[in-house]
This record gives sequence, C-alpha cells and structure tokens, in this order.
Amino acid sequence: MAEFPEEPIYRQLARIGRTLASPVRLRLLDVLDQGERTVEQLSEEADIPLKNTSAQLQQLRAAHLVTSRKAGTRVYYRLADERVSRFLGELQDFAAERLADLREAVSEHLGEVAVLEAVTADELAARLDDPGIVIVDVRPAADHARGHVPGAVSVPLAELRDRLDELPGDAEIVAYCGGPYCVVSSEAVLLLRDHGFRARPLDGGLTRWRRTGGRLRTGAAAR
Amino acid sequence: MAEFPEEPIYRQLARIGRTLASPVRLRLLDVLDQGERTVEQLSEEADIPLKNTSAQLQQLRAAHLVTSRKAGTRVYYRLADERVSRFLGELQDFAAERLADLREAVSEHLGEVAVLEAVTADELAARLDDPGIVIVDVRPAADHARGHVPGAVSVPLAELRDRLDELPGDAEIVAYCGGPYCVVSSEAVLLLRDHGFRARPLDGGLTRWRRTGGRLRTGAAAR
DNA sequence: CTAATATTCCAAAGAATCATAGAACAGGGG
DNA sequence: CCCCTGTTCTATGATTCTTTGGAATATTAG
Repeated sequence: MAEFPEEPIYRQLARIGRTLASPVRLRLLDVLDQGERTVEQLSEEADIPLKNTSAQLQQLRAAHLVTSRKAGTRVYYRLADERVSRFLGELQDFAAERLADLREAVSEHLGEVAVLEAVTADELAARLDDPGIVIVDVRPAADHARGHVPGAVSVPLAELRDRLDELPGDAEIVAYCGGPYCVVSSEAVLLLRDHGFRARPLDGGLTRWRRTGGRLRTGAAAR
Repeated sequence: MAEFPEEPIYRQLARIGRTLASPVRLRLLDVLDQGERTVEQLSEEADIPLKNTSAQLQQLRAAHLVTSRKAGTRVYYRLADERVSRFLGELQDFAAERLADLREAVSEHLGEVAVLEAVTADELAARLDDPGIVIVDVRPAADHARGHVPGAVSVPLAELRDRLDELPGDAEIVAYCGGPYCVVSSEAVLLLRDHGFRARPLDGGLTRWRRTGGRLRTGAAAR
C-alpha cells in the first residue's frame, strides 16, 4: 500500500483516469456526445448489454461526467457539460499522438482511404461557401434534423444508392457521419467513388466538427 | 466480454486512461514534471518503494508518457514531451472542476489559507515588474538554479527563519514551491505571517506557472 | 576479472474491477 | 389498484492490476 502525504489528492485525481480506463465507458461517452440517450438506446447503439450499460453509467455519473433526468419510465443520460466533450477530444488527440497501436486500430477500422484522404474540419469550415462542394450527411434523418453542418444534405446511407442522381457529378462530395470512429461515411465514400463521384469523408465526423468549433444548423433537411 | 466493432480502438484509448488511473503513477508524473530524475530520486521524492517505482515507470514508458536514458549505472526518466505536461494540467483542472472530493482533499492538504488566498499565475505574471512585490522561491537551492520565476529570490524553507531580515517588511511576499500540491510554500507563508509579513502562496506552484506559459529563468540565484 | 551499485525481470499473493444473473423498485396505463 | 416496462440494486465468479520478494542484468570502480 503506497502511502505518501498527498495520497488522498492523487487518489481523487485517479478517479477520473479510472473512469476513462474502460473501453465500454469511453464508447458510451462517445455516443452520448452525439446527444441525449436513454439507457436502452445507449445499450443498443453502443452494442453493449443492457445490464452492463446501466452499471457503467452509474460510474460515469459518480465521476460527474454524465447527468441523467427521468422522464416517465425512462432515464435520459447526457454529458454533464460542454467541457466533458472537449476533454474527451483532448484525450483522443493525446492518445492518438502517442499510441501507434491506436492509429493502427483506427486506420484498420475505418480503412486507409478514410484516414489518408479525409477532409479536416478546419478545411471544410474554410470551404463552406464553396459552390463546388456538396456536403452529405449520411446519418439517419432524425439525427440530421437534430443538428448538422450548415448546408449539408441529408442522405442516409441506406438511401444513398437510390438517390445518386440527386448529386451533381462534377462537384466534390464530402460525406460525414456521427462519432469520431464512425465507418458509415467511409462506406458512403466508397459507394460514391464506385459510381464515378469525387468523394472524401470528413475526418472525425460531426463530433470533431463540433469540438473544433464548427457551427451547427438544426431543423428540416436542407435541399 | 463486451464486443462492439470499434472495441479495438476504444481498448487502445483506454490504455491512456488506465495509465492515469493510479495515484502512484500520477504522483510520479508530477515529480517528473519538475524535471529529469533517476529511479532512486523519484522513489525518495515521491515516497514510494523503489521496486514499485520501477514497475510503475515501466507502465508509464509503455504508454509513451515518459522516456528514459541511461547514464552509467543510473537511469534517468523524464516526461516524453511538452504535451504530457500540458495534458496533465488539463486533467487536473478537469478533475478539480468536477470532483468536490478532490477540492476538499486539496484544501485539507494545503490548508485553507493556501487555497483561498493564493496568488494565481496570471495575477503574478501581470505584476512581475511591480517593485512592491517580492517573490520567494522556497525550494532547495539546486531546484532554483535549474529554473525559477524571473526575479525570484532563493530562500529554501529550512533557511527562511534565519534570513527573515533579508526581506523588506513593507512588501507583499509571494512564496512558491514545486508541484501543484506542494505544501512547502504554505508553511513558508504561515511562518512569514507569524513574523508580521504580508505573504501569500502561488497557486499551483512552479508547475502551474510553467503550464500557463510563465517564463523561467535559470542560473545563479537572483538578488 | 571481481565486487559493488542501480535497476529491471519474474513470479505470486492480495486488492480492485468487470460482467452478469436475479431481485427489487418506480411510473404509467388499464 | 395492479400489472407492465424500463431501470437500478445486490451478489458473485472471473479477470486484471498492484505490490513486493528474490533472482538477474548491466555498468563502473578497483
């Protein structure tokens, strides 16, 4: 048992680290970063058993990383505040910069194309008004309505194949989805390229867009 | 066993969190933030058994948070780079903002006076040229020589009682020591007040001074 | 080469966490 | 009021991490 005078302080500090030490909890935080969810939604969306989801949420709440509100029979969880999202981003950047294994896991998950040719959030922000660019939100329409990159068209991945004719063949297409490690936009990009479009994914998805200060627009699908 | 598609990614991310999940390792990182140290120095300064110190350092190195170099029969460890120090600061701020228990542990450790009446690094930076202020570095002289706040006088705590006459009675004194949770400056402040001086500690010590962009000066004791 | 010192490797006991099964609880609809 | 649904609480084996003793390694001094 280590015992130095400042031990109680560092023990408390370590609570934050410990809370961020579980893949399951980090995953839940990333989903919650998309917006408020019920326990059941979280369990399904993150593909984690319900019991386990609830148990981990208790820990996140104990560390004040999330808050919950009860509405009727359901409990909605959300990130405690803006700073949690920001800190999460810092952790991800810090880890990516440091762990080659992480970068490798990411590129294996997303595919080389997505990683190497992704548009950064800054780059996209600078070209928002460029008429030669078309931004496609490939998430479910409900997510799009809740908040999207200004000017983005909602074309859920499932509908993309049937709506290819809505996209101008001569424009550069930027596709994005939700979380930082979401593969949906990569799949969309591959599909688009197969049909002759010039397409690239948005690096880090909407999560990073938001974290780097990108504006959001809510409301009905633009177009 | 939780298994979702992104699991490998989050498992890697969690490695950083896990590494920061131990009071012992956090303590070692804070000492290393003061500068390069050998295993033995770390063990002594952090008051952690040597074997354990070595074992934890291996983990920190595996996570690329520290690097080591061998000189003769000793091994010197240091933080891997500037960003580790910065991230550590962010973690501490984030945790302090979130965990009441942490704030409580800190104020209990440092004493109410130190916490409530501390001078912030920004405040001190703004008043560096104020002639009505005297900055006292109460760390060992060797530490002072390695780097100190510009204009600071080196008066190790052990010598402070005998050198009170070197300090102007009408000035405001700011005392500081090393790490963010170092109590030495608080003790100095209490001693000074007992002798009629107006004294306040520097919040977060030299560590926070450095992290918030404060300049350092090296070399022989100023005076 | 041998001895002495600093550090790390290896292994095992002890402590802390994780995942999950079963019971319990709280709102809302009937 | 009672039942149904969503969620949390309690308990437990499995797993992983921490700590530490003993052996091993590496470097310098002599």
